[in-house]
Amino acid sequence: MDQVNPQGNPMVRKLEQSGLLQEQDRAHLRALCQTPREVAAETILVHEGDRANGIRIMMSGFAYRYKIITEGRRQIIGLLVPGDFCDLQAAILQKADHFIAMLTPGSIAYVPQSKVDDLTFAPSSLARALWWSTLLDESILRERLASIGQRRSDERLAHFFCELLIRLQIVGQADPNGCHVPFTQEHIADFVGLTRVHVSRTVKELRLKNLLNFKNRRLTILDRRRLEAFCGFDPTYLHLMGEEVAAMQA
Amino acid sequence: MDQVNPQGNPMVRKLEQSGLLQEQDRAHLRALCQTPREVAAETILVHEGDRANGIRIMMSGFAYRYKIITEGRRQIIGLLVPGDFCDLQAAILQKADHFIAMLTPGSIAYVPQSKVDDLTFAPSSLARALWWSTLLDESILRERLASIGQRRSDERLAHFFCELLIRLQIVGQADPNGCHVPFTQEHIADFVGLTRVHVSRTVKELRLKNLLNFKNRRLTILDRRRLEAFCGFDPTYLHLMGEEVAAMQA
DNA sequence: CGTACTTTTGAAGTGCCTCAACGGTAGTGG
DNA sequence: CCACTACCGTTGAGGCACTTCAAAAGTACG
Repeated sequence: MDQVNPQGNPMVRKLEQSGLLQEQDRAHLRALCQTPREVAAETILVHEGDRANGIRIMMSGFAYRYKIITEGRRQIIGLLVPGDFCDLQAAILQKADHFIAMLTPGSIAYVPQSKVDDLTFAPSSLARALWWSTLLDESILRERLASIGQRRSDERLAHFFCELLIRLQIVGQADPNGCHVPFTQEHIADFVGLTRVHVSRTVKELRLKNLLNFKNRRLTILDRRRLEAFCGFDPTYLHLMGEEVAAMQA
Repeated sequence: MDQVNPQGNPMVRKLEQSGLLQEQDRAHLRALCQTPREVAAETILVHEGDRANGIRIMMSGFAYRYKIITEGRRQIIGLLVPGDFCDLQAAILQKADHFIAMLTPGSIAYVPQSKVDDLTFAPSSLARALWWSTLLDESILRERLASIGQRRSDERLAHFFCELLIRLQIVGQADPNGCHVPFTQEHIADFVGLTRVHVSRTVKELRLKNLLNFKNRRLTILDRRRLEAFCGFDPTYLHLMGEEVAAMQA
């Protein structure tokens, strides 16, 4: 694996993007994440229906949220990357409404429920950054909803790869034109609302169109502009700061 | 139309569900919503790309969020009912990432940007209720994502009607077994990711199965339990309080 | 009472799914 | 190093759910 935290605390790194963090917030965050616990791939971090019980923070590795609709039908709701909260929702809504499972091995920091109020309801720039982070997650959800509802399978998959690459770049887990993809094609299928088989066919189709290459869990994008144009990818919904956007284009 | 605000300030009514409001919060909210502005149906309240500019609150009528994917492809992201914030996201993320349009005529209260910080970052039970409200919206989005990604058209539509009925009941715009639906079938199609034509056919199919009746914008549900079982509707994701749930079942 | 919009219906096409089998790749133990 | 196993990805054939296009019927509104 690459370095786990190429640039220090991943949560600081993530919230830095809000442009709201102050020095005391960084210290506060670092203090919260001091003793992460190692977890294996496929570990279920949160069960649907769990009552609120502190907050978990992704320190390294990847995880994903999902819902089970009926036996055999599962929708992956979102990807969790280092620096993400797992269950801020559950802490405030009292009850988890979906599952969270590790995708890769990783490490998780734990903030007890008693400290949650300090984080979220103190009149601090940190609370503001957490609002920002929550609303960003919601924005990503909206874009994904539109994608599943309206895009064809090829555009949908292309859009998925575009978002994945940017999000992994932000956390330093990708290089300029590609990344290691922590998903199997079956995960991807559950993510974009297609079948495993059709994902395989569609990836092939995108490769034949020279839009991207995806082999052995390695994604390579040849011409990013063309891929983004193909699927109508507009990163506005990721609410990146100017510098980040510039870095992406480079 | 029915009474616009059957039980006073709709925002108070909505946030009451969080179980977190205190008397000073109710007064605070009422003060914020004092002079709503009347708006016509189809008015666009927020444009994608708009810079943050205060917050709008639905006082009466209905609105909807949507994204345009390409010319002619639109996804409706969510329904706004009285008491909902329109653009809390935009106020904190700085920029609107989707459109909001009125579905019916209604009235909108406006909170200037200068007062937003008081609302969201004061260490108050109100700020806590707003967090709750935001996370609830996110929970609804997740459920909808799963629905569009995994359910067949008949289940998806049935689920849509189940959610619609409950949400309208909460704001006092429905009776126990039915409601006036503010959408055209074309809106519904854009909401659930199907075509207008297929929505029409699917509604017919649900009627033939005696699951519901939907004619002239009037939804009637004959056997709620059977409809909910049919589509796997589980209201957990709406995070209703005990009393609300009980009222629904009655 | 005519006009515009919404809903319904039919017929034909297609995108994605299902089922089933084969091929690749990685890990394990002999 | 090869054989074995398990999982993942690929390919083919056939079916069905949903779409598209087009036109008629129903409904709302001045």
